Amino acid sequence: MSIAPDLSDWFRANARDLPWRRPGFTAWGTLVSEFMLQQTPVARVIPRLAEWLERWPSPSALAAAPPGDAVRAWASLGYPRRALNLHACAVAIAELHGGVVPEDVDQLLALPGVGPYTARAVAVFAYGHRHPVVDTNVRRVLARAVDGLGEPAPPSTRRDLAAMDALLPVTLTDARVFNAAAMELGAIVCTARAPKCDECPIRDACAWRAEGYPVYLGARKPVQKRFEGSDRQVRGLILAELRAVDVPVPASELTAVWADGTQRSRAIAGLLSDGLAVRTDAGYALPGH
DNA sequence: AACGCGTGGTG
DNA sequence: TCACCAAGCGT
Repeated sequence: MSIAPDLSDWFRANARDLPWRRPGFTAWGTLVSEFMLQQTPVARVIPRLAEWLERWPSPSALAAAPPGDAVRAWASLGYPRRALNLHACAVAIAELHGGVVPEDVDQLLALPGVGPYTARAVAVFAYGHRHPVVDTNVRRVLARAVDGLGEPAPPSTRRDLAAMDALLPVTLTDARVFNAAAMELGAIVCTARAPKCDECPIRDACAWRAEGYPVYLGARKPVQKRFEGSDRQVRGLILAELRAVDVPVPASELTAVWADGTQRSRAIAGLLSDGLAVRTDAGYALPGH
């Protein structure tokens, strides 16, 4: 009953051909892709990633651009703070690391918008270091295969990293493949809804299967708050307005995108506070240099 | 630790 | 249709 060898063999035979798995893909490309993949599906990332790397092929190239250009190029990937953080990363890498993406996990963690997942993903996939990489897919795979639970407990970085570390093969190459394999299994076989257990390469070792696929019984919180009418929706609408034009947008024009003044003001204040927008004499705009 | 933060595809 | 979901992070 093994997990790592079978899963890794399956991955070597079945891995999707994704841009960040191409030979010669740069560490900068890996960092950009990981930022874009934070809560955004692969299919939506791929075209934006290609555009981004053609325009800004290095951290220094992005660092030289105004942050507003990054926010605009982020387009509809969602959570535009990531664009701002990625730009800030580029500046930090240019100024503190000689324009080279650092490979040390602690140095990566010190970069804005880089957390436990992204730091290890870059260290492992771009540089071949040996660390456990745990994302939402891996948490689900381990919950099922190891713990026999239909869905994972609430995330705990410390516990989750320890659980993956316990399964990690010894050699650099095997560890990297296993990390990628666990993510891939969660993404295309051991999915959140309707997992394809019949096609699973580790079904014979799966604790969840062995126990008859028990369903989770506890109460569940809503995955997300309602989007319609939310501050998130209003922020998104206002930012779309700022992205669409090259000149400051007068406050009077923003009344057209959301009528409720209280909520509109709150959204604008939030955008200003996050640095996603700035106030000028002529109105609101994306941040410049 | 729980919550806020976008956007669009899908069963 | 409409909840649910998608390679998280910062606070």
